[in-house]
Amino acid sequence: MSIDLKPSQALGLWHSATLAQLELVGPDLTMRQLVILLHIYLKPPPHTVRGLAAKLDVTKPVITRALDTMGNMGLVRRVRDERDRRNVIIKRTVEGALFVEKLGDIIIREAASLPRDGVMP
Amino acid sequence: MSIDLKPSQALGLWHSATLAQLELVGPDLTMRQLVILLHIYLKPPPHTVRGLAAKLDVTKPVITRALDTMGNMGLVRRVRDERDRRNVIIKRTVEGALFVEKLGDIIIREAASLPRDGVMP
DNA sequence: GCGATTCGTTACGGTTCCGTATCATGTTTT
DNA sequence: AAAACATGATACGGAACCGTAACGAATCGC
Repeated sequence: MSIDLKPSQALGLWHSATLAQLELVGPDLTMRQLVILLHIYLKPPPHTVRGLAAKLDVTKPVITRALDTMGNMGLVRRVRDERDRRNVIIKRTVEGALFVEKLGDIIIREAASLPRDGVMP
Repeated sequence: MSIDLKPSQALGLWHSATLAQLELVGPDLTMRQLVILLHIYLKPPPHTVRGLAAKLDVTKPVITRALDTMGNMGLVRRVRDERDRRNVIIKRTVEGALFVEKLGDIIIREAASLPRDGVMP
């Protein structure tokens, strides 16, 4: 069964969860970079620069930069594809998995503490 | 009743809805700016620079810059408080309300099309 | 009235992002 | 082997963000 949200619930969740995530993420991860990170951790591998760029509809330098940034944070790891050495395979890391898990926890927590959608009496 | 999300649902929703929102928002609205916008439209007025900065735990220049950016986009409007002319009251706009409504629609749509949380059989 | 406070903005130096174009490297094609 | 193609990284100029610090304007307190 899919999830049925009311407008005030949807926006309320977005507001509170994004606010809470900012404490963890800091101001220096872009929305795009967050999407890239989630894609890497939610979608089945292998992930390449070109594949991510196509899937997320951004240019390749956007991916390269994101991998630089998130690589420095230890959230992802680059590995050359030995079968076609032009490719770079993006690997998950333990640290990254933990990070994504925390993001999920925040969303779940904020969703749970969401006030009932009120058509006010 | 509050909303109970499974980890894969929470993260899947975040991924797909953020990705879909990026088409509307563009890459040039920060996560912080989005939170500011939502706060203005979800929380009861009046909103001031100082109040937003305190509530969202950011410095005042962050608010000023966000208001510049979103003001240029027509999403919010600044009005001097005539009762204490040091204050700036941030007002909503029709365009901004429409914009926020679209964000909500995206979240609702993505939540509805979320695959059932599967403990795979 | 006059100093102290408060409010929002601006200025600064630094960092990162953006998109476009180019590049080096590797693979495929002929 | 040489030309064509594919992949990811880099270079570039421009724009926006960051936090800290200073600033002008308005109000409050004495």
